[in-house]
Amino acid sequence: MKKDTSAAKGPRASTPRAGAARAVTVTDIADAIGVSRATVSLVLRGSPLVNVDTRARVEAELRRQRYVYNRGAANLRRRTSTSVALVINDLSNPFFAEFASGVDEALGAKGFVTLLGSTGESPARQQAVLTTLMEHTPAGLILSPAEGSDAAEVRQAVGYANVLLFNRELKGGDWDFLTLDNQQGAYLATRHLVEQGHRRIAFFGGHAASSSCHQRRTGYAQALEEAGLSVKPDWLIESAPNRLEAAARSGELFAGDVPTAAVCYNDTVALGLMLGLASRGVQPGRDFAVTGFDDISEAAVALPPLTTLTVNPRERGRQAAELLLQRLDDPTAAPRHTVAPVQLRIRDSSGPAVG
Amino acid sequence: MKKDTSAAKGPRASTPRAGAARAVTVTDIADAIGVSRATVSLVLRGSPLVNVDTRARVEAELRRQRYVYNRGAANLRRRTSTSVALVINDLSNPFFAEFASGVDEALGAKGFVTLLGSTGESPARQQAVLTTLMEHTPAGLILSPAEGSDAAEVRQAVGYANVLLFNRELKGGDWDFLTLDNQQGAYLATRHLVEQGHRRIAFFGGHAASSSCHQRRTGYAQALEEAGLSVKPDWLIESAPNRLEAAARSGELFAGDVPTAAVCYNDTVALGLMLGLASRGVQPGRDFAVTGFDDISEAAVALPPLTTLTVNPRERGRQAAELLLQRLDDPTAAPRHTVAPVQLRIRDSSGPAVG
DNA sequence: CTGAAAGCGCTTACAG
DNA sequence: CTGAAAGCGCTTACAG
Repeated sequence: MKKDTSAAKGPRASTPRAGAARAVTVTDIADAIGVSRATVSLVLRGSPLVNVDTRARVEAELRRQRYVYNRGAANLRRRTSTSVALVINDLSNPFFAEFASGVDEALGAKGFVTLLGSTGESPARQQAVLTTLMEHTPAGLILSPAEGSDAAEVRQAVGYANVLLFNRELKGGDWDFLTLDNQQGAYLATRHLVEQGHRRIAFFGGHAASSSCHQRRTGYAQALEEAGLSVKPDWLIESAPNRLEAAARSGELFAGDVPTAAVCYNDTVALGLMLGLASRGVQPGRDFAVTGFDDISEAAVALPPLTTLTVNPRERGRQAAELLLQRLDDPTAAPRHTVAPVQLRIRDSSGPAVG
Repeated sequence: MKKDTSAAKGPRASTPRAGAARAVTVTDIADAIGVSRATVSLVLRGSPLVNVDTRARVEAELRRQRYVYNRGAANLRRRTSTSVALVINDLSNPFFAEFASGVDEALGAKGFVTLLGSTGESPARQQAVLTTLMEHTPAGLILSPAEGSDAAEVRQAVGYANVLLFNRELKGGDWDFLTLDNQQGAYLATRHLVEQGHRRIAFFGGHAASSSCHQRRTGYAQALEEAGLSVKPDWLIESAPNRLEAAARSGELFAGDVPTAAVCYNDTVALGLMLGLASRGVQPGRDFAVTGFDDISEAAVALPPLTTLTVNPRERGRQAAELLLQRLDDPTAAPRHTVAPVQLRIRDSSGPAVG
């Protein structure tokens, strides 16, 4: 795809409201009370240099004329930025919505504004969104990459901007990265099932090629090994992370050596599996134990309620914002990987082994 | 609260990445190939005035130097804006997250960037967020107001900006407004229950003082009247829109003249009611019919699945963006109220009347 | 303590 | 078709 350098085609711009008065500027304030624009600017920026009396007069005039600061102009002159771009692969997923909300909260507390972009898991849209957002000169970028993102393409769009990746790593990018502790999470879930007396435990769902699935399987294998159990290839079952396919593939658990429990890739898969189990007369939580990952809101109200791993996406959002701000303070530091803790939340779906 | 006119205290700004090269500008391009900045600008803006050959040379140089357009500077000079502020009362609510995602999608398609602000239902935070966002000179604002917002305060923060309100009206504001068809939705749900043979139908949940609850009760009353049934005060039961309180108040349905069905204020309330019913041995969908409002994702997987009203929040987001853009094109037009359609989605919770 | 001047990166009449 | 000049709203040395 040829890079589009034309600024004319895409964006529509909007002129100021027709009827509305022209915005009031520092010049208006300065002229009104007979000081220079410099003085007004110093007052705006809270400089101690200006006479307390002059300051009072300026402040009164600012209020009188309902002055609103043009941060864009100030940023241009100062060569600074007070915005951060936040690009999310799927904002309609409650997990990422919570995350975004945490990012915005933490950023706002520091006086930054969030430039939002959502990509709907499309690398092409992501490319377009990144390009547009970069034209607004954000101080940095928090990116939860769309599935199938290419590091080189992203680099092309973001240049040398300060970037923090969330959730999906893009190797070769050399960017900061915040991820959940996938391995530990799956380890905790598996160990819990072992403690419930299960010995025949499958890992169900996810694509083995994805890094998060790989990490979760590693944690699963680790817990089995610690318990003196071995990983059976028959018990590694792949499935796209949606309910329908998970339900459809649940039969594969009963093809050979039948397990008594399954650690699922995530909650959606676990919910689908529970559906599949129920449809063949196997009652989840009683006849077969199931665990998930994410603690989506449906997990608590499923029947039975789903044992899963809580990741606190809002807190992850705040953390992502913090990490990016640290990066802004020290742009030359080596890229950092941060692993966020996860917590096992035990509910009824992981009942004890029977029989 | 005194208005803070100081620009210094709050925001931290960020200087460009230390190690990184200074951003390349039109001047760099112009100098490199010996044309004026004006010519480069004309190329960038796609002007037909420039010689095809000159254009080619400029474009090649833009690519070579990896030029990125500074839209902020251009907007300053042209006195235009390519951003829209989106302020959401509760981004962690999937309904609003979907809405935001629809807004961003539609805005992005028109070349606008979304300035996000989330207020967590706090009018005070909303005030701060609005003030900050306005300093970034958005072309307009889409606001889903926090509960308890005051029109005068909002006006104070947004001045004469182009505003579209979503979901909650702020009377006295004189702004465009997009709302769901609450009345029609409740009407459809109630009529459906009547068609199922119910004659004793309660309206359960919500605060009577809220406009959305009032509108839904009106639709409910309308359907009853059409069916020759009357509204009984005993059957108007208030409850905060959360599951816990709804479950707790479900007993009130059985205090006097016991109904056989309830139109609920929303899905959350309906889910809580179903819990309350089950706990007293009344099976929802069989012994007692229930309907909700919103079609949150849990509605489809509840037991029994919940009959409700689909509002398609993503489509509402797109619509909100469209409406705001229309407003930008004609800032002096009279304020418009737009009512978005809702659709009845029949599931098992609204079973036929028995006995 | 205050003002005049230059400049951030861009655009737009206006000449030529 | 191209360039010189002015200017968007702000800030920052530099004089005084």
